[in-house]
Amino acid sequence: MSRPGRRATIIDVAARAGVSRQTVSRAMNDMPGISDETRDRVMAAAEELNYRPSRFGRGLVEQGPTTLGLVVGTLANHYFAELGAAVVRACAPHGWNVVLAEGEDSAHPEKAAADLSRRVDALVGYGVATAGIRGGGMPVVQLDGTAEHVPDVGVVELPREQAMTDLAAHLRERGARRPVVLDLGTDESAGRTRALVAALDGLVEDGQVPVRVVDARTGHPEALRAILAEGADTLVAFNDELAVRLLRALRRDGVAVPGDVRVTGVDGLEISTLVSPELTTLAIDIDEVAAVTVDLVAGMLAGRVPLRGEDAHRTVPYRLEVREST
Amino acid sequence: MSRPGRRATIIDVAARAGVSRQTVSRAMNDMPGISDETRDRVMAAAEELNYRPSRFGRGLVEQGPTTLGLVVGTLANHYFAELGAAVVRACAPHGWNVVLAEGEDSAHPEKAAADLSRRVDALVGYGVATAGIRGGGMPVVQLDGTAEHVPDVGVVELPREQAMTDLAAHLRERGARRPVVLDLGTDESAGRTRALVAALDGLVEDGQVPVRVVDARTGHPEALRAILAEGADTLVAFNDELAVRLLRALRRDGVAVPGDVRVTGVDGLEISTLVSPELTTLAIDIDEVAAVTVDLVAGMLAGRVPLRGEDAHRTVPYRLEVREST
DNA sequence: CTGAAAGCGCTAACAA
DNA sequence: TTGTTAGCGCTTTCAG
Repeated sequence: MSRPGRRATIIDVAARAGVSRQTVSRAMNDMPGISDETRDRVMAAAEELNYRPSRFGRGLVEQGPTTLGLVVGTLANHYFAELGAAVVRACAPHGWNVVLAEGEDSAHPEKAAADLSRRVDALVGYGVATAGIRGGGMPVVQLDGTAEHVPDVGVVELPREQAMTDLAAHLRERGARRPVVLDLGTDESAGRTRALVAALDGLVEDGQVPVRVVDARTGHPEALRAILAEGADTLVAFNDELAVRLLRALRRDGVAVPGDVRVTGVDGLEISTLVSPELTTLAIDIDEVAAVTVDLVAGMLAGRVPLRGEDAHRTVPYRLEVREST
Repeated sequence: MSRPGRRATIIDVAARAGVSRQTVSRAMNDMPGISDETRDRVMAAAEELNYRPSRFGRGLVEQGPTTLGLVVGTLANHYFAELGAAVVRACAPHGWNVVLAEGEDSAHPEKAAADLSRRVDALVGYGVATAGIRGGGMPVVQLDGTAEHVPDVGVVELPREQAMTDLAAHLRERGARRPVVLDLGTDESAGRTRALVAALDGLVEDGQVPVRVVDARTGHPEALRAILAEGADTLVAFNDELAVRLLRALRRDGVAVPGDVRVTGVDGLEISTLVSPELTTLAIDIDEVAAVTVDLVAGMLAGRVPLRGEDAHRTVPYRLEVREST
């Protein structure tokens, strides 16, 4: 190609094929008004140069669709994967594209989000701080954000307080007296774990609800046995992923649920209804979260909704879903 | 804004703030060499006009990262959702962005894929025909494609023959004699179902392996009871999603697995290890599928690999994963 | 600190 | 059937 190391452009192809840029465009886009012979020559030249049209040049003149960027902590977490799917679905009626990115694997999650913010028309983050992003007029929405984010970005808050209170009442009614909160030991899990401990505080006679850290992927069978040996009668897992793994570990050890010990999760993933026993959990309608978020973004893009402040604040609450595991 | 109905551009903002376009650029991008006063004035003008920089104009001059488009049938299927997550992960080391799209919900799946193909640097399709796309030099890869696609696009083939043969042998050894294949009744499921029937043919004494259509989301308890009443001793589900729902329905009816009936799935989703009994399935390493696919695309983009033909053909086989449900 | 000029790669509209 | 012209919106480079 004309400039080695650089990607071939329409000009390189035109030169090689001995035609004008416009003729190359006609050939590449299968447009009428070009002879077969010329087309073949152009296509051959394009192939030789490994030419691909730039989507930017094309988008500039064609006015491509709105693109929404979604940054989540890690797609290894099914909750984020389901959210991604829900957001894609919610964007489809608008004709928007969705760029999905993980914050966690990159060295600087905030950097990943900031980078992406320059390539999209709007940015949604969950489990990644978006508040610091200088969007330059671009809609930025923090999912699972709190009041403190409101001055900087749009916020969709997912309050769990009421559901946690309901959970505590439910567990009390079921006779639970020695709950243990199982944490993943990550930075993000800290806040939710604190909230769970606070909500369950009324259940225990003396002292505080203990917190134990277990492995996210295995549920850490040994740690689990130690916890049960200490007399725990209820395992309150940080999320459903962990809870279903705990259920598996308990099953393998022959521990009855909810007979010997109760188990609860958080998130309301579909999987919580497919395991045995079906899991009691704090659930949220992820399609509603996605719909509310996309609607908020749409309002911002249209200029109907401000980019920050109380008017850019939405709420979708968790609710208690009682099933077999308690 | 200057041209009503049209999105504001940097020129509109510059005019409104009484500065040059470059000064607007400096303000929007937080660059040095601009007075606070001017910056504020520009930002105010931008906000009033609901101005957002065009990602195309920006990308044109900045040479944005490679963007890969992934079109799947429907993200409601966990298999596709996990694939999406795996592809995002596999693209991260390259610094590529991923645009995720569903083909199924749009009226014309092929149209959705063709549209997306104009907005990305490479396209990967699964459960959606990509063969007809005139990529114009753009890498197009058909996932779960077959030899017939090879002349048109890159292909990652996911052969199930050997695994199905192994499954038949395994079931025979376990004493299965009356298998039933459970289909979803969709167009896409037909091929796999035929293959399952053929592979299991040797198990039955006389006649053919029967096929029954059941509901994807519920497993259709009534249909299931009828099937068992007919004497089926093995339920070969079209995929894991269906299989775990069958397990739930059987559990609720008090049918023992594998005691009363055996159950198998296809896909090897994580959920197949979390249910009880754990599911025997034809599994594939979805991270490997993603890695092979992304590597193929990378080769095409670099010009090392042709866009079609046998050299653009990869294979990742399914394998039999025997667990508790058989 | 601010502005003018150039050019990124492409396609639509018009001219030949 | 082919070529020419004129932008699309933005940032970079260079002048002031």
